Amino acid sequence: MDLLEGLNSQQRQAVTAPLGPALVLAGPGSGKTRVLTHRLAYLIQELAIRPEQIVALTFTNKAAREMERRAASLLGQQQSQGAQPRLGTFHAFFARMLRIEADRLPVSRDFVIFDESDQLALVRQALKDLNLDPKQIQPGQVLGAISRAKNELIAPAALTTDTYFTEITRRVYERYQELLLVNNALDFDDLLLWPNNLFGQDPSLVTAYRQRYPHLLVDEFQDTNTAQYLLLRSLAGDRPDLFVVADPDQSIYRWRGADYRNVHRLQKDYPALMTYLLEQNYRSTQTILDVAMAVIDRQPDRQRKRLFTDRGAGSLIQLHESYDQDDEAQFVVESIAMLTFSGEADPGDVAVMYRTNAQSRSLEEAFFRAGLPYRLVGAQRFYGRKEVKDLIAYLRLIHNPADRVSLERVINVPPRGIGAKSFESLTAVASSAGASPAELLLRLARGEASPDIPARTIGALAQFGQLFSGWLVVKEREPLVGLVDRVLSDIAYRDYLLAGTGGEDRWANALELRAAAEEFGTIGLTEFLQQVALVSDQDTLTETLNAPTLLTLHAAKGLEFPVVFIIGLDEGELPHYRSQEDPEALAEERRLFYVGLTRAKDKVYLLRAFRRRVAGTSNLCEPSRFLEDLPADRIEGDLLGLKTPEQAIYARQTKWEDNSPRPSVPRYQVGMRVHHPTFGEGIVLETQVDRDEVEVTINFEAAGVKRVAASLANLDIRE
DNA sequence: TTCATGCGGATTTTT
DNA sequence: TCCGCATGAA
Repeated sequence: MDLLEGLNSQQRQAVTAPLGPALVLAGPGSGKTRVLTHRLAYLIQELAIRPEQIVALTFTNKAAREMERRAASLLGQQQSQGAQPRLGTFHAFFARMLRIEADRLPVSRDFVIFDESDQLALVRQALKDLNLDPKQIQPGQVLGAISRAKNELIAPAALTTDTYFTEITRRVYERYQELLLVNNALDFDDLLLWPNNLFGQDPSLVTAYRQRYPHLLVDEFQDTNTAQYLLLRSLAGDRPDLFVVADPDQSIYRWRGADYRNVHRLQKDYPALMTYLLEQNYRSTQTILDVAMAVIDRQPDRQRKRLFTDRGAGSLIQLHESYDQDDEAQFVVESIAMLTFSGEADPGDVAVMYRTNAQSRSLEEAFFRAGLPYRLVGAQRFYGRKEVKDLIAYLRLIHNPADRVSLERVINVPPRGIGAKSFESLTAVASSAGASPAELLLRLARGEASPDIPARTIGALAQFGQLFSGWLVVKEREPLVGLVDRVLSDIAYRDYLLAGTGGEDRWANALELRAAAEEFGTIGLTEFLQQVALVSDQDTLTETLNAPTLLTLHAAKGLEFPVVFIIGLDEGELPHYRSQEDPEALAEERRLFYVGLTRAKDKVYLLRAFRRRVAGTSNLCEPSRFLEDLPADRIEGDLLGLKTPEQAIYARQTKWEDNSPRPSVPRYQVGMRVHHPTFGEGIVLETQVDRDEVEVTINFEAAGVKRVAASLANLDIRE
């Protein structure tokens, strides 16, 4: 069976497990996703199960894409014509289900999916409706609480209300749900909540889905939340064929309601569950694994794993302390330059990871200064940009005229004399007439009178209504791009954007969205908007560019790189200060660090800075507590002594601030053994950083003491 | 209604 | 630091 070729015996066992509930527990780099997709292929090719009876789900788009890629290459061409297994995220799968079962929902089939900013707008609206002051109650906080409740399938009425805040939350939650329906919208959490509700209401629906998809696979199972777990259990029933892959140590989405204890829950719910372990690591050197284990073993209440590899010890972990974040970024860029000059790594082999997106900034600047390219994952999301969101809001409004949030967003962009007050009277008159604001707009466009609206306002509204009714016609007749073009020209968007700051870029973004619409061809607006809502651009890694990748630790999960830099190993950064009071949150920060470490194949650089700008002001910061857990014999580098009473701070201050010039960046450390193409082997005596050149003084065995420019010399480091 | 200016405030991670 | 937001003037 060539399907099993190249798999070790543990992996084979898992792939060929008998039908029934199965759990694969594995560490990083052990081939989890590989095993999952092989299992998928095994079901189809060996057990002759019909592909369309199989569902494979994950939490993130990135994981879904990876699964798709692997499955496609395993199943090959012969499958591409016929029925396909359903692969994708929970959200995408159940959004589809909700469209199909829309007649059971309080929204129509055309419902739109509200993202976080839409959600916040609704919470603000709800607060207003309830006469609550959004300055005293943070909308974001309330939204978080609502979201948590929804992920636990708790209805507003069932919410415990023991404090003022929870009482407020309950009332806002109630109103918020109503507002969603008014807008004919669902939020992310609804995409899981409603399927659960539907299953609960109608057992025959559950049966139907069970029969339709008798074979379930789940990747990254430790990231499922309660809503997802319960959906899974509904689909699986009592005697499921359920194949689940998990690593509790890599659970990093607790804040989204993910609960790695679902692994225990699964064991309890399915006593027949077969458990398989994957213990061998194929990715990292033993040094990296040892360090990663040392970090994660500090976690209480977990089953220890012994990660091993046959890749050998490899090089030590590089630890470096910089003066500040700019220095840190500079060190990263210079180290990468050195790695590539020496031929040790390709630029594309390198990843730089950080806790928060904001940290990418100093890195980007450093790369820019050095004139080096980089790939940035996520950060300012394309679909999060204002001009793109505005354009999407137009499309959403045309698609779903009930969407008030979108209407409010676009009705005066570009400015057309319809301000907050006009909008208010529009909605007020509409609701007293029992119509939606959009309907009223259309009536005004047809010239209907409306005595409660000032004449001047009516003119502006009617004009917009005429545009709007035109779009509704275009929507029916033309492909998506046609509609986009029509909107763009009707609202003179180009002129509007170009008149503002950064207009060129923003117009370019608008055109990019247009291009995305064009790619969708004749497929409808519904799918396009759903795609836009559910697929972030976190996973749009341009594979073609051979340049270092900059990404958050979260975005790094599931990826691997020969060389990994983790920056910002400081208290407040990693662990993030928002996690400091809560032991569970702190535990997750530790896992995040663990995930970062285990992305590396060969080499890890850990960086911290003595001083860091937080919200404008520059603060001294403490080294991350995680650094204390690193085994000393696996580390090399120059941290200036950890434990920090004033003395240590003083020591650092004098080291960094009294000794100008700034600390040099020792890429070639004294005593290091290097190889030069013409001079042969030698020992580094000294390294010096000039403005844009690194000079290394080397005592060569054959040629004596020489001074060479690191960038030109093509030095090789010898162990 | 819009534009400008100032203020304060607040900072995670993703579907 | 920067951003969004509110407030005030044309």
